Amino acid sequence: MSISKIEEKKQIKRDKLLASAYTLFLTRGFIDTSINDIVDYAGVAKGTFYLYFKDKWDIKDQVIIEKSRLLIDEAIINANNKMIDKFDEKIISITNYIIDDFINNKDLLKLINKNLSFGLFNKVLESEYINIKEMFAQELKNYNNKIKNPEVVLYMIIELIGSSIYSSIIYDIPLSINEYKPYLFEQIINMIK
Amino acid sequence: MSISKIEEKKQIKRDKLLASAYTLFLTRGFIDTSINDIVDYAGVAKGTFYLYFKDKWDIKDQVIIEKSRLLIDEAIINANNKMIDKFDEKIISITNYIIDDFINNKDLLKLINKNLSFGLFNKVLESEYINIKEMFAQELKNYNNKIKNPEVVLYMIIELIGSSIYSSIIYDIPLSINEYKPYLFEQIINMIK
Amino acid sequence: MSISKIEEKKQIKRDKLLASAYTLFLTRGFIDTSINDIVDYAGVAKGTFYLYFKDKWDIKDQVIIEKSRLLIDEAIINANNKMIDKFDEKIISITNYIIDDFINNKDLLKLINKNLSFGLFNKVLESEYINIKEMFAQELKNYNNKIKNPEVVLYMIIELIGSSIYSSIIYDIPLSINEYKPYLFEQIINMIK
Amino acid sequence: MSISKIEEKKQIKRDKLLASAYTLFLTRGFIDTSINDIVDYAGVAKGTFYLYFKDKWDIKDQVIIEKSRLLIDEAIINANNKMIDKFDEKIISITNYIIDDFINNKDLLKLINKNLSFGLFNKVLESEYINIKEMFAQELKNYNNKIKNPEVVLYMIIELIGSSIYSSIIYDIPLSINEYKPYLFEQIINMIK
DNA sequence: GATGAATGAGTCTTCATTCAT
DNA sequence: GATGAATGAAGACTCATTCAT
Repeated sequence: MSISKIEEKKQIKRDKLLASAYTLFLTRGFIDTSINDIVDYAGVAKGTFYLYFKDKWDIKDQVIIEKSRLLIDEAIINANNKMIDKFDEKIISITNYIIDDFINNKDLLKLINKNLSFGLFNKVLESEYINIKEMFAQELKNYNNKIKNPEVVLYMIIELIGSSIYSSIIYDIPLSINEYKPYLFEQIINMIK
Repeated sequence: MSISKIEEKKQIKRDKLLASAYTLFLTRGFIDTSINDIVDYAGVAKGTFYLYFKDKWDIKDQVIIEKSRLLIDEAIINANNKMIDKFDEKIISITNYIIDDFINNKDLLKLINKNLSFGLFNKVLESEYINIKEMFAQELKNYNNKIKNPEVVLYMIIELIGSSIYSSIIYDIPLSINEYKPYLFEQIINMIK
Repeated sequence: MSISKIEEKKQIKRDKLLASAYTLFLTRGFIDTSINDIVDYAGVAKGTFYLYFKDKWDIKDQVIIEKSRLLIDEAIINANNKMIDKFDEKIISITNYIIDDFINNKDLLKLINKNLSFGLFNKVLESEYINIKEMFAQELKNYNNKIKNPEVVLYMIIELIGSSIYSSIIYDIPLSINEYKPYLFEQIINMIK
Repeated sequence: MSISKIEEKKQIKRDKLLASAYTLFLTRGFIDTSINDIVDYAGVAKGTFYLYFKDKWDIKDQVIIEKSRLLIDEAIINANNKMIDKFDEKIISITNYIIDDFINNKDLLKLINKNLSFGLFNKVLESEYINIKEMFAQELKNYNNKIKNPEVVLYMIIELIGSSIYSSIIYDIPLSINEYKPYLFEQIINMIK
């Protein structure tokens, strides 16, 4: 077997484990998923897990990074495809895309919400293909050059979205997500003005 | 011993366990604190724990509710004592008080940040002595009667504070807490205008 | 309060505990009933239990003795009331009465079957009002004076009934109880011939 | 190590646990034997127990099935070796063999007596090498073709033996086992006539 | 006699991790 | 690289019993 074939086989095992962990974390939750469950579901031996991941927390981080990046990339690509030029509209479009995705996948929202630490989130933003922070800073400058610190603005936007949509989507608190959206969007626009 | 004496003794036992759990959760973290640790530290028998609490999660919730209420009440009382009349200044004062408390007690911040669910937080706001939500709504109305939905505004303020000060205090991200404060306060003022 | 009144009150407490234990043993089973359950159900304090019974096994024995005696006494009285004169018919009548009772109260059958040790059973036969062993020996002698050892015959009859009706009533093994009865009765008649 | 070697090793571990449980159940009784005791005595780790058995009840059932089968098989083989041709004599021989074994191993008798439920007993009769029920039915037919329901007869014989020898061997009630044997054998002969 | 808070030994069970094959 | 049997520390929880009131 050629070296690349072996590498490929390894990648397949790793992906199997990631996919297995993803499914189980969503359906049973992180705490109630054991490494045993993950390897059983993936159809590999228990020892194999430790060839690819350090422990349960390690694979959880990998799962979240992968899924979050995917989601954000999709949201950006979608905005680009729609040829939205104005920065404020673009931000709202991206936010809206992400919210709608979470509405349809509440388990993912729960998983991310409970486990997305800061260090992790920065890794997410350092996506392979798009440097989100830089892009945001650049576009915000073009849109409103009075803003001194675009990083802080991005940070506050992300925090406000990240923390407030959770209970809106899951508990309809303070309002249902569709009622809440206008308030949220208004506030975001406010932040970049 | 009279009944009230017995009740008093029971209360003392309960408080001992709460204080013990509080200390250990802050120093070792929730996961690494066992019920064994809690009862040892409190100097009571293991069975006694189950007389007062259902399990580790139960006592954690009680600890967080108690400490959070205490902190918010203190912040409000402090603002009242300083005879701050203007609503916007009062809000900033309260926020500032809470932030300063967390700066000095980062372990509490970590504990609360990781564990303050929404259901729990609502219990905190239903403090025995002060109905925070109503008070806020009333004062906001007097301050700015154009705002339609004071509850949503309170919610957004709490979410923005709650989620963003954590990484600022703990990681200096996006800025150190003292550098971040002006941005945060400006945004809060913005929200009630 | 007069002494007899006090005695009466004590008896009431004891009876409450017995009745409570009886109900719980039948519904939840012996192992899954704790002393806590018994005193809660009886509405008395935990310490009170130990004023009347040594432990869970003690009260279980008392429950079984009481209920078994009651059942046997009823069966005998019923046979007497029906003026059955022939000894073999009387034995069958009594057996039949007991079986029918168990058919209607399978939980009691289960409890007794699992817990009726020999020592216990002898206490049951020494009922306050009727000395069953003596009575049986006397009547068997009149019926068939060739039998040397009536005690052994009684013993074998009781063992055969006691062990075989259980699985017939509960599992229909080897036959349903109504199909099994003729075989059983035939065998009993055989034993006293 | 080849697969069969591994399987063999697993079998040895299982057997160790079974033997350990057997010894401890006999000497201390089932209730007073903890899983801790079993694994300590077997010299394996606690987790290993759960690799082979669900819980204490599971291993108890396995122990009883194994030992009962062994005993019955031995009794039958012994009868066959002695070239006993007449069916009635064969039954008595088998019964006698089993009784004598129990006389020498009263702890086993106690264990089996307390725990041999019906479901379990049927598993015992479905021994790997000898189908006891069929064999009995066949031989009984040859011996006495007037009997309609050989299964019921076998059932009654087993029940009578199983329940009555216990108190005879353990308590000499109603007679010592040697005095009781003639009565019992007579009755068994009666049942197949 | 009655109470019920307090006890703490004892038990089961899980599960991450290792390592010989 | 892959396997999965074995490990054993760690933890949650129960419950019979006591005893001060």
